[in-house]
Amino acid sequence: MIELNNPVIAKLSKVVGLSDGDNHIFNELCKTTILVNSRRDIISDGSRQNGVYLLLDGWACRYKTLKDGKRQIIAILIPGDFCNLHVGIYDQMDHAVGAITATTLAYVDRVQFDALTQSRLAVMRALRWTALVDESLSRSWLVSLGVRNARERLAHLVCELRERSSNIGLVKNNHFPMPLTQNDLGDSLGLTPVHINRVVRALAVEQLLKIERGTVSIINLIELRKIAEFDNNIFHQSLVY
Amino acid sequence: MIELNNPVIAKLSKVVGLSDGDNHIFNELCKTTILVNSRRDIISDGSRQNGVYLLLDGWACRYKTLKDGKRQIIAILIPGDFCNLHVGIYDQMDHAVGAITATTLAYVDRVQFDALTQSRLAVMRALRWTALVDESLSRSWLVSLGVRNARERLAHLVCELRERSSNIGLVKNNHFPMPLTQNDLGDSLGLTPVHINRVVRALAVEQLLKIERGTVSIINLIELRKIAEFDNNIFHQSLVY
DNA sequence: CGTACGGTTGAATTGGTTCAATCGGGGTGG
DNA sequence: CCACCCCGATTGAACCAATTCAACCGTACG
Repeated sequence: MIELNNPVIAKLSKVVGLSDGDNHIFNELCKTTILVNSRRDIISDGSRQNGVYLLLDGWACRYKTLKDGKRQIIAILIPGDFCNLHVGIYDQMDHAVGAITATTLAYVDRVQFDALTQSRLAVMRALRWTALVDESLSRSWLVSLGVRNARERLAHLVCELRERSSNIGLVKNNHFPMPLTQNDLGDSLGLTPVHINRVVRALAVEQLLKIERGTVSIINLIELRKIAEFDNNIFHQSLVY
Repeated sequence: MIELNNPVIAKLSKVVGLSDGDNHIFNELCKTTILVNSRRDIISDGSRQNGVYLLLDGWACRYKTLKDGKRQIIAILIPGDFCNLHVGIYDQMDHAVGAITATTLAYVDRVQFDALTQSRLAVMRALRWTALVDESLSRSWLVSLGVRNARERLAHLVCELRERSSNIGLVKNNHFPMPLTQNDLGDSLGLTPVHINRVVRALAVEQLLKIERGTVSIINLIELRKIAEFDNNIFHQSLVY
């Protein structure tokens, strides 16, 4: 059971006002935890799910694989992200969720999940908000894959991951952990690992960022955001209510 | 005011059980209609919205434009699709919605929308379902842009549009209206209109499909689905409840 | 009857892939 | 403690799918 430093609370309270009572709900959700080894599926494609998984520690990704083995990563999941919030409307997965590093997850049965979350309006809204932000990120990935070149795509992804890591307190002095391999980056950005390598090197030479031993060092954020045409509005950190 | 052949009802009742009372709600939503000319924005990027738009007639698209003018279409909207279901959680658009043809839209103020839809559980679930299917489609677009070649992308898009058109009763003898220009197709699939042209021609020569004067004729659906690795599960037509 | 827009085609170019080889470091077994 | 191994990163060279540039066609429409 995790009570302190719950990453969901960190992430959500940044934008949505949460009372102690709301926080209590999120801590209740994290009572049962599960460990998954790195490079294993947390939820496999096509499976039917009866509960909600919430990532508490480690990195994961949503992905789909084609018959010929080509894999497209659809989203990167970091602590505080839900793996399958749609449970309850439909249950069959249209994609897989895989652990990138070893991960710790909270698991809550669907019925219990609904009972807990529906008891508080702020919690329901917070969940709806995260789901909508995920959609927004998905749209920005589409733009990257559709109209940005390799350099711009990588810059955009790094800006996104930096911002999200920052929201859960994982950015220190412009460094943050980023356990994706160049192969993972390729599968995320629709590029080959070979080309990812060349772009990473080029960005390092240009003194924009460095990636080494699983950590990213941002050297020139301003310029990176310019290259990526990065717009913070995709995170929707100003709300209506 | 539109009462008969409401496309939202056609689309939703295909999967979600809707009573007469539920249908009544959807018809209420369509009381106020708005016309938008072709190639005009229905909702512009960055704008703040206070009501929900529902496409009743014509085609539209979600899109984002980069500073250099490159446009990425994020989703195609056909009758029965909502333009901005997220209103109420956040209001500022992170993308635009543009009319492709002349369109008829229903407009409902946010407060009224919530009042109407929240009165019936089936309606709320149906709305949540469409939102989740939209997300699923967005994921399948991401896969297309990431790992499919031009031929596969086009085949996939055509299969998707055929299925969705079919759900609102617009497919007749393997023909359906499809008012996207080759430029629109390019902006949807992350390809140039020139290359779209070549691929369209090639698929016609191979007796797979024909596109002429705004209608698609599917000649060999089986083969098209094979090329695209098209999986009907992305529509989530089997539900939990 | 001109004009504008969408579709069509050819030729040259290019961003990214493919294939192949090498490097380097962390973990493991003897 | 060291040799080995494996995985991920790195680099070069040849290749190709899609782009770019440019011209031309057909037709709908004011």
